[in-house]
Amino acid sequence: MVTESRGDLTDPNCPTRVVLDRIGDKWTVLVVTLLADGPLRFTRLRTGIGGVAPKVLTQTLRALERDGLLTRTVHPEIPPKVTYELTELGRSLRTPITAIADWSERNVGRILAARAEADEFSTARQSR
Amino acid sequence: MVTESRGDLTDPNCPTRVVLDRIGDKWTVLVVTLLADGPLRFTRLRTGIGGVAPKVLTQTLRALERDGLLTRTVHPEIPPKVTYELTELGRSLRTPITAIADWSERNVGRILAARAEADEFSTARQSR
DNA sequence: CTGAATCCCCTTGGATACTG
DNA sequence: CAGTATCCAAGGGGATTCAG
Repeated sequence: MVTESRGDLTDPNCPTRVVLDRIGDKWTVLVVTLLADGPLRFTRLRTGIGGVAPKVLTQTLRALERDGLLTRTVHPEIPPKVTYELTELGRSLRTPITAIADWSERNVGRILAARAEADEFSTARQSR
Repeated sequence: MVTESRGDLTDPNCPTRVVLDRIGDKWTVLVVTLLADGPLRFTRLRTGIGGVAPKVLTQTLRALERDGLLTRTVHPEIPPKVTYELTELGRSLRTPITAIADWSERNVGRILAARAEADEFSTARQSR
């Protein structure tokens, strides 16, 4: 039995920590988003993302499968065909992802502006 | 001028990518949550988190400051006193964080269950 | 008290080549 | 087509020590 430690972000078993560790990596959100409209094949995901090493994509997909967020289906054909599809749980994950995306699109400008200003300032300081 | 590339998660400049890179790290969400109720001092954050190396906490705080999510105020006193406080932007970040936390608390059980089952299965395979 | 300075490790991610 | 097998680089994070 796993303690879920509701409000305690200090605990590494904190639910939010677990989920952030999952969606915080480089490709997970992208994969979930691509699969939102229906199942896709490995190569389709690969080209849809652009610039992912096959090893890394496999890692990402296996991790998502392990956590019950998608299913991997092998179709016994020649040539091989494998499709990935979000589970109900995986589809529900789009809700918080959308929340992040919404906030991001509205506020990323401010973040980038602040960042640019801070960088400019430190650069200015260095040059005098 | 920075292109924001609204819907294109493929682009590394994608807003969602930028924000995930920020909140996806180990301590940012925790810091923002701790600061939700008002400004805190360095040591208070440190003990409030538990087990963060000072270097890492400093890194996290500086990164948040750089992105305009919090302010760092040095009070000219002996002994030194420095307080960290969320900006308006930083406070607004709590919205998507809450969305993640809500989803997590409701569904982390399923994730952990799926994970445990998958691990058990692979263990069983190895032992035969 | 608030960090800066060092040193170190491990994980994540990538490039490339190969296979059933 | 859908991966696996290797090798490798970068950096995020940590432990510890020291300083203003």
